[in-house]
Amino acid sequence: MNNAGGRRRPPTIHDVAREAGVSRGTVSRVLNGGHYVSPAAQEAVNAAIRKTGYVVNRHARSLITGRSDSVGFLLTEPQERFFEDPNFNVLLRGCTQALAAHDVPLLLMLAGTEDERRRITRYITAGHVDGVLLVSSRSGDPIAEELREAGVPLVACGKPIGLGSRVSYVAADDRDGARDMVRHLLSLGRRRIGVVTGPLDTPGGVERLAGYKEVLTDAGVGIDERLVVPGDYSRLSGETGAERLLAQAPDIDAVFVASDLMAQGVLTALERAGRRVPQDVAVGGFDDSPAALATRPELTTIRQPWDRISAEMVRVLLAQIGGEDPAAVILPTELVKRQST
Amino acid sequence: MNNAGGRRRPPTIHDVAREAGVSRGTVSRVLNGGHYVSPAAQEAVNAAIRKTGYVVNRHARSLITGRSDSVGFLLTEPQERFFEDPNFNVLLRGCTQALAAHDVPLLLMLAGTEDERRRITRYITAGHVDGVLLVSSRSGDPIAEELREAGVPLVACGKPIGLGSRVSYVAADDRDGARDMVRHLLSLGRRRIGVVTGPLDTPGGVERLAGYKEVLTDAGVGIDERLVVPGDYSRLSGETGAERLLAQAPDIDAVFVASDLMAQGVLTALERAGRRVPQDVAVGGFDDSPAALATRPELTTIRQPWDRISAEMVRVLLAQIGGEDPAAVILPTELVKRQST
DNA sequence: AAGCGGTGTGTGCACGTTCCCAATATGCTT
DNA sequence: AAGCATATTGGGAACGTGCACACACCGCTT
Repeated sequence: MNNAGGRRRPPTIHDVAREAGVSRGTVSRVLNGGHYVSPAAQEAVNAAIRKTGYVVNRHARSLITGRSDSVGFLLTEPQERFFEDPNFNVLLRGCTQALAAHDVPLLLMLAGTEDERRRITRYITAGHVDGVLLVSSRSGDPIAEELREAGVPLVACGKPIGLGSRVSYVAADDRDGARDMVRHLLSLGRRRIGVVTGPLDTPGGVERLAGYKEVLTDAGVGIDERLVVPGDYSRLSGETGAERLLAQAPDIDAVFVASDLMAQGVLTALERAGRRVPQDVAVGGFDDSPAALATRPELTTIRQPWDRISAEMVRVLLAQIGGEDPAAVILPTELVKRQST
Repeated sequence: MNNAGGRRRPPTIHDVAREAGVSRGTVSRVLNGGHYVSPAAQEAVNAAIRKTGYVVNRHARSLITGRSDSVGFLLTEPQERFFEDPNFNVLLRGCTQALAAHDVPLLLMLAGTEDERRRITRYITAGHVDGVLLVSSRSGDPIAEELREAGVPLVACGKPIGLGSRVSYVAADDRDGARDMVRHLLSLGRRRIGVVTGPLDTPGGVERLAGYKEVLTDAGVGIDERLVVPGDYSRLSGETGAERLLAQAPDIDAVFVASDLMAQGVLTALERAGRRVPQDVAVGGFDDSPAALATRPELTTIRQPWDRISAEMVRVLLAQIGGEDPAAVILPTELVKRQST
């Protein structure tokens, strides 16, 4: 078996057929579901496959079927933010594993420069992948629109802004998660609840803010615009956001922060200002990233079901490749209570 | 051009040939280097390619050439650690981009379960990728050995333990980085320098410890085994490691920690014990991960050139696929001085 | 004038697979 | 007994490309 250095020619379907004493067609039928094959032939073919160590040549198969049996995982800008985001890693890992279970390889595609965008678009529209898992924060991402128009099966992570309705997506219920958190803060007796929002050109940022406003309005507390401060999910923007909040409304007794990373920054700023957490100011995050456990006090936050999100993305994409219609899936979040509230 | 919903049959090399008024062979020659093609024909073909929007069918090409023009990025266990490690993300991103510049897609392969290992090994040895970028911490990884025996071009990240010499690798100069850090601590007047090691079944862990011992021995300070405590690169192991260190040698005035993540834990433990950093105890990390900037005080650390590592891994792998011999590349590290020393 | 090396071009074949169709065998109905 | 639907099998064709080969042309030497 050992063949140090050189690679030998792998066995083909022809070798298997000869070994099993049947024709290529029969072997092919066994490989693809086993319909219209007698049990005896089936058994002989399987034995021959085991004996020869045959593995199907995907290139030859793709050439005739027109499918590639592979899927692209497309990350548009900004890559830095995503790669530093632990949730992104969970998502990438989950998608890879879910696809592996279906024997579908995942191609990682990073569209940073304009040159890369063009190359990737060409690659995809040329049919070298059957579908695309899309992670993008930009509203109305041009590459997504292009793929959609080309008829490439597409599943986005999070609700895409400004893309036609014919694109699938899987998202956590951001609005409901925000509602849960703000309700939780209200239940602790807090009434001056600030918010550091996410980027408002992303659906997540918009929805989380909407949930915040909804609950406060419904509870009769009302919205004080001095309590609303913009952020961009980065740690630093949390820090400056909290500083602004303290300046505009020194009497805050709670902050709902739209991401754990920003919440880290908020905690830093509060500590510097001499506010105790949670006694003086309660802090609620969003994401349940590992960062939430690294802070002191540990962060109360909203857990997004990233493992389920990745699994659903793969499921929806494979279904769409199989000819089904685009679908939208919204998954529930969960309040994780720790020490910061 | 718009073809809402359905995907049309892409143009083939035949279409281009007809459009340009030449034969398939001429188009193929233009595509692969353009040797033995007249300038006139070259121009006509390029125009036809632009007009038709032709993209080569990689499946058909692979079928005849035997190459796949794609590369696997293989991560063996433990996946959790790697995916949480920011350096891994930089590595993955760097490799993807470097490969993209060569128009080579990257397939992400995660070998977690035994089932996945088998599937991936089959996939690779069947020739569905031309080579593999390997990230593995395990000594004598069975999957790596199997690939090496099958003659698959292989480039490891970090020096692999117990693999034959016929495997390429790219690594930072761990030993020299450790030497730099310990010399730096000595230059600050510290003499009771503890160390929290990395896992000693990894070359990085071994080398960093070796650098530590080397400098202390050469400086005439000598090795006190109570100052050497094992860790596994995780934040928690840094915390417990520092506690053990404080118990075994309460008079330490510095700690060299073999990873930034562990250094985070060390800082936590020191703070709890009431030791000031850097006044009472100087702390040096390793990696220069984003974590190094998140600590208070910010961490002095050793920067590994991850961007160059990924670029070199890709370069060496492509060279090896092109027929060159395996190579080992060692890249220099850099001391980054911040507040913790 | 014939031969020669280099350049440029077209054509048949092969790569390994799936799909389609024909051919045969089997069982059941009329 | 003939007819028909169903199960099972084999073989030709096609997918789109690169490669080897044959051929034509040119300018130069012998």
